[in-house]
Amino acid sequence: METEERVEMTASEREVMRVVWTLGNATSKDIVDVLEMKRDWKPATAKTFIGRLVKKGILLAEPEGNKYIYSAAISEEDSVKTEADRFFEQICHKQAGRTIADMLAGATLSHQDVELLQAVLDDKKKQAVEEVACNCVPGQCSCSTPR
Amino acid sequence: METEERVEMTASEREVMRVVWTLGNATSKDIVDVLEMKRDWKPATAKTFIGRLVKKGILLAEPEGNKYIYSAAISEEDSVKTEADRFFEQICHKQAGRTIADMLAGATLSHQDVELLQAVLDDKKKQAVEEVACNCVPGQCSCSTPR
DNA sequence: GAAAAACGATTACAGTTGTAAACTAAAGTC
DNA sequence: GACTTTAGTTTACAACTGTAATCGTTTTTC
Repeated sequence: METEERVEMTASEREVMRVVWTLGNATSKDIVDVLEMKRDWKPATAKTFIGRLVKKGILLAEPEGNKYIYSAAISEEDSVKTEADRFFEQICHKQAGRTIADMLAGATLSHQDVELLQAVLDDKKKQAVEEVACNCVPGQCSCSTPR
Repeated sequence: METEERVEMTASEREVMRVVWTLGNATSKDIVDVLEMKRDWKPATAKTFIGRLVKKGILLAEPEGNKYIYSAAISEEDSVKTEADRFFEQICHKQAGRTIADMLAGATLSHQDVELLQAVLDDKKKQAVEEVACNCVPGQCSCSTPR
């Protein structure tokens, strides 16, 4: 397997990617228009982020006449998963369950979502452990500091 | 209610806070030691982050002799929740369920976690909607672009 | 075909972040 | 009490970010 290193993206860059993910193929105008609307960005601002994303290899630029047609080099799903991983790396594994429960409690879900979640949870039930192992260094988590 | 504006914290600053959250009260030495170990930071580096956190009001510094005893101005739970909110703001509400399911699938859970999650999910079942409303601007989400 | 519009590339520039050395003052050590 | 260690403060400095103006070319549009 290749060492696919994690693609880092800032929140602003993600705004650009969301347009591209949505449209599949986008021109700079598509991107500029959406973000001028949503974020009140000047065209030059959106262009800066487009340029940075292309340089990072996250956004692909296919020449089309004298313009470019932009498309995403990574899927939104993968990107969101990477972001979620980054999030969970910042907390103790022991807290993951409780944290996901909080997220769940705060989300609006459809019947379909609930079904999917129930299925995943049923599966987890089978694999549940007695106690989740703490992955923190001493001093960064109370697990290892028994009261 | 007061306009409690969201406290921003970088990943490095969070490393410092984790030590403080764990110990409750910490000296700079406690913090320096843990992070020299975990992140190989020079003492000066940890001190920089301590200083920035105090300036931001996230870390409280109580004078104790000629030193300070540091403590957290916000709880880890609240901080994690804020971080989770920030995360979900970056994706369409419609994707929240599926995303949480992915997180769930990737987590290691204890029987207790599973129980808690089941309880929350049961509650969600009662409130599940037919279809979650999309919260995106046109062009940033396929929901509004009916095939 | 001249003027205007559009697009990408270059440059700008302040604020944030990561990483740390240097400096200062107090505290502990022989 | 002189010397060393420790804690906090100041300064440094490059990379990354957000926000954009400007410049150089094409492409449209009268």
